[in-house]
Amino acid sequence: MVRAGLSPERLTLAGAELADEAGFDQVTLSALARRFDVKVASLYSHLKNSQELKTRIALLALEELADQVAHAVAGRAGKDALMAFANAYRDYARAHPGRYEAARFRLDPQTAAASAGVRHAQMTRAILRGYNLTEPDQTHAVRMLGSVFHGYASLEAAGGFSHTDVASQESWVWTLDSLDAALRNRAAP
Amino acid sequence: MVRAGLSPERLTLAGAELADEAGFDQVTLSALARRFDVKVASLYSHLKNSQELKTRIALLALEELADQVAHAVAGRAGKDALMAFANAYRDYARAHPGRYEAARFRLDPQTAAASAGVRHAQMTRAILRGYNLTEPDQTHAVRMLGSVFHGYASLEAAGGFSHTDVASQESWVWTLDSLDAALRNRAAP
DNA sequence: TCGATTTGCCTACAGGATTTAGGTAGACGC
DNA sequence: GCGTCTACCTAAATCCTGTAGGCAAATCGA
Repeated sequence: MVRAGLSPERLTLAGAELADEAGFDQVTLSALARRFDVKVASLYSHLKNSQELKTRIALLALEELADQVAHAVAGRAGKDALMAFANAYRDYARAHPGRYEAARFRLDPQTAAASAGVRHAQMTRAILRGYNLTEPDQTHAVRMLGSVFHGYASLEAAGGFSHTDVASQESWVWTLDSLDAALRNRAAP
Repeated sequence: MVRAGLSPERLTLAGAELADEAGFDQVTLSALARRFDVKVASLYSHLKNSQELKTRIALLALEELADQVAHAVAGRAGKDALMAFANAYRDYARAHPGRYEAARFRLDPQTAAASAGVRHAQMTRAILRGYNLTEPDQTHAVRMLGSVFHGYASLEAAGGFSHTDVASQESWVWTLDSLDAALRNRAAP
């Protein structure tokens, strides 16, 4: 019997790849076992259950996404930072649709609090510094930006923007321009 | 043997209720059969498969949502119409989380083209008439509004806005005010 | 009203996913 | 080299989907 060399990390990574290829809801322990040419029950030595697998993939995706965004906004400010953030976000969602879906997986509060989701919120607040907003406007803005970024990525992934001739890229830039203008309008005097 | 009086319509409605109670992914033919105290196989006389059930629930949700929005915007224009549209949308998502999830279910192109999703797009364009946008700005605006509405509803449903003291309602109004200002800024001269 | 047909719900079964219990053999410490 | 640990195994229960074929209630035509 040759050992397959499984580990929670390898399983999580393979699960993330599977998600990108086939969709997050196709990520099952059965499919993963098939991919490693191993019996399903063997995976339970490494993962408590399929819920844990999904949670781990979600955490991986949140980390990766936060890393990409952090790298993109480094050294930028104002509208420049906003665009970099938004583009990094959308690019990740397009390059890794399954992982992006996973990043929206409902985590229990403690797990969420310990996840890279926290960094997302911090980075969003960071780029808003360039807009000079006071509370509670800053919180409102965090929510608005999060809604637009997620909503756009989500609708685009669902194919919602492929019906007309207007390129999605143009709508994206237009939307970000509008957001920038709206935020500048909100700046504290 | 007493007949249960099933029909595609009754099953769809019960499925929608089940979705609101337990989540769209908990909508299974098994659960539905249990609810009607009937064997699972019996449902296949009324529905081709579970995919058809989900599709029908999605179509129902799209219809309901379009009806609510249509009712809300009737007789309104400009910012007034925008707010009515947005509030009807968010209210539906909050009142019927499972149905709202269903409304985002991926439909095949023909089904989507024949669904109430078309009315949604039309109504969005209708409220934008008050902002005097020319193409392709109008298309960009449709996409931006769709992103914000869906993104906000989605993040709110996921509990993303319950961490701080700032009320979600206030952020919502703030966001809509910002959108209104942004759109007015885009008006053709 | 009675017979024929349709149809609504049934049993039986096969396939696949999740999860648990318990066994065996390779890896590793002493 | 021996004992222990652990990675992977078989077996089995439970649940969901989907198909095939059967029986009886509803319905329709004469």
